[in-house]
Amino acid sequence: MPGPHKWRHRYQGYFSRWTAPREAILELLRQTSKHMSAKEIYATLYTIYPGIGLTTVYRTLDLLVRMGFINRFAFGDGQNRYEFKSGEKKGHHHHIICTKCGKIIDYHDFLEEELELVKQTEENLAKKYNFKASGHNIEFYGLCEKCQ
Amino acid sequence: MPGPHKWRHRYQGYFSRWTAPREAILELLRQTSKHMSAKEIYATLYTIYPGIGLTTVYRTLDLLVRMGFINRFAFGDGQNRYEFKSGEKKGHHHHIICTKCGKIIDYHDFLEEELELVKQTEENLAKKYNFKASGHNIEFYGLCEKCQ
DNA sequence: ATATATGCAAAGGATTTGCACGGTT
DNA sequence: AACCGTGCAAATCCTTTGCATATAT
Repeated sequence: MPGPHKWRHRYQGYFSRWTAPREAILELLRQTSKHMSAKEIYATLYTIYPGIGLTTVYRTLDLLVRMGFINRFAFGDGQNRYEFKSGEKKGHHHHIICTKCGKIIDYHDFLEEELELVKQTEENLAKKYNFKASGHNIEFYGLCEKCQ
Repeated sequence: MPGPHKWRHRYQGYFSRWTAPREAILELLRQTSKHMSAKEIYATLYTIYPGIGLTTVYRTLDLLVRMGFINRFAFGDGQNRYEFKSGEKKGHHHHIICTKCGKIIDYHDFLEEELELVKQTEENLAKKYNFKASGHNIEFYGLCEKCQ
């Protein structure tokens, strides 16, 4: 799957140059299954691309969030974590977070009912609160297999 | 509703003295409808109780979370926010967050279906991932009435 | 040539920690 | 007397900002 440079026109206003660091960060997030923090992304890229700056990572992450390529999450460990946002329906998932070891599991199962309800709730919220939902976050906290 | 001092024995191990700052912080959270940050709690209490320290607020909030009296949320504005956890079923709610102005709305409506599904999902997660859920977080992001 | 992106260093903001003091048990 | 809770100051961690340099268009 190509990056934004392939559809430049669609992303006008977000940036004017699709640079190496931007490509590297997006690619890393596209390929990893982890929920990486800015620091972790920086550390990973640094090994193959010394010279990259942490500031650029932060700025690029902001950019990618604004462009809708990635999601930002605050799982409560004091830093933001990022995740590639798949365009495919199958890619959508919710999270389970272990409150002991911090492990995050994506679950893709049982989502049909959940998404049906999400849709319904969004309509309800629109009616009652005149709130226009653009996204949702559903997560479960508890103890993972190992930590019980 | 009384504070922990009324059932001391139930809270052994959490603390040994139920002090004025602790009482004040819990009471404030019990009474407010806002989702206050540590700084906001500190600022509010400071007016009626000068001499209170921000450190104590942080430490007390940790304590109250551990005791299960309050919930901690990271809504993504860079600080944790806290909420009194009502024991009553009616008190349970989910959140809507405006991505523009940051306003947080509690909604108590439409929860029956949501909680039914939550229960079901928790069972599914237990079966499939051997994950023991102790809590959940459901929130919608979007634009509130004013910000559209 | 001009505007944009980058990296470094410094600043900012939230939270945690070290420590001495003061009040309870 | 021993312990626990508190407040202050300092330290820490994550993130943002200012600015000079480098790069793409």
